[in-house]
Amino acid sequence: MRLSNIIEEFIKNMLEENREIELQRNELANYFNCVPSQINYVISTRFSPERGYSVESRRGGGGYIKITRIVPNGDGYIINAVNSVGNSISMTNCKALLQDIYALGIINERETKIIMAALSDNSIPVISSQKGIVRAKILKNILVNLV
Amino acid sequence: MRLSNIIEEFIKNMLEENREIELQRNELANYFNCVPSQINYVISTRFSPERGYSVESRRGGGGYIKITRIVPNGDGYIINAVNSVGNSISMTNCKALLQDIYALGIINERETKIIMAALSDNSIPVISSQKGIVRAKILKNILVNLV
DNA sequence: TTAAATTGAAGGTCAAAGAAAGTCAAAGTC
DNA sequence: GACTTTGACTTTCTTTGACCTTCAATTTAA
Repeated sequence: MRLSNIIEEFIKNMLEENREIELQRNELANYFNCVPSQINYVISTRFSPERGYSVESRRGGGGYIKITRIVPNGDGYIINAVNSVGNSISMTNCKALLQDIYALGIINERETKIIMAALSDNSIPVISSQKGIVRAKILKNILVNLV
Repeated sequence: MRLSNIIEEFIKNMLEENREIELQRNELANYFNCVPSQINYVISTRFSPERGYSVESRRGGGGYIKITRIVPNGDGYIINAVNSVGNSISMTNCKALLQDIYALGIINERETKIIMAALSDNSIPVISSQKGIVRAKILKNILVNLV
């Protein structure tokens, strides 16, 4: 069993009890006797939006890493949607996806509008070949936080 | 929990009861057993105008620090906000702004969450020096679409 | 008597040190 | 070849302390 897997299990156990947990990166690294950046590795490979988690953190004194488990609503539609997005997505495909979610009653009209505004070409000031990538990240993060 | 957070809470509690309060810097520092300049740190990082507070002070004998909670007045607030955002904005300042808009009843809790998700560091996969710029664009686009 | 100097009591500034977390690429494992 | 481990370096946030400025009251001096 690889260390990363053990750490993954450990965190998942905590998340079993609480939907949202707060970790101390250094403390955890110390506990598992590994370098702190291994915690980042575990988090980024195992607790991504695609896998149904939302992560938030803060640096400096009193810093922390907060992980929230997304409870799949009903049939896990959101998780599925997140996974379908991939590394990059066009605005057209975004619209289609949002349409579906809207039709399912997961978001309302106003929310759809807000999300579209966030994802629109106008909102993403990077060279066009990169827009899709940024858009995908934003979309996934929003979706994961919808539950 | 870091001391700065505790002091912040303490002051916010006072502001809950009175829209305007007057502090004695040294007295407060003494109460929390810290150096006086920590009070300045808390005030400048947590009670800035962007966060909806106005601070005024006086030195010398009988000096004081006066903090006033600004109640944003709904009309034209969004337009103003959009204009005040500028070319780049930190997540911290975004949170403060959204807090105000929420307090005004322009967006609800769920919408706040969605917007925060869209603006979070995690959503913006560009080098950190550029994150603020992308964030500002997204925020403005969302705000404009709110009207 | 009053204008100027002194004093002590506030608050302000800034930079250095400390405390966390993040990034990235090289090296190791299977 | 893909996944993991490691560590040097970076960024962000907090704490601390030395030194600065301002103000009101008091004392001194013309």
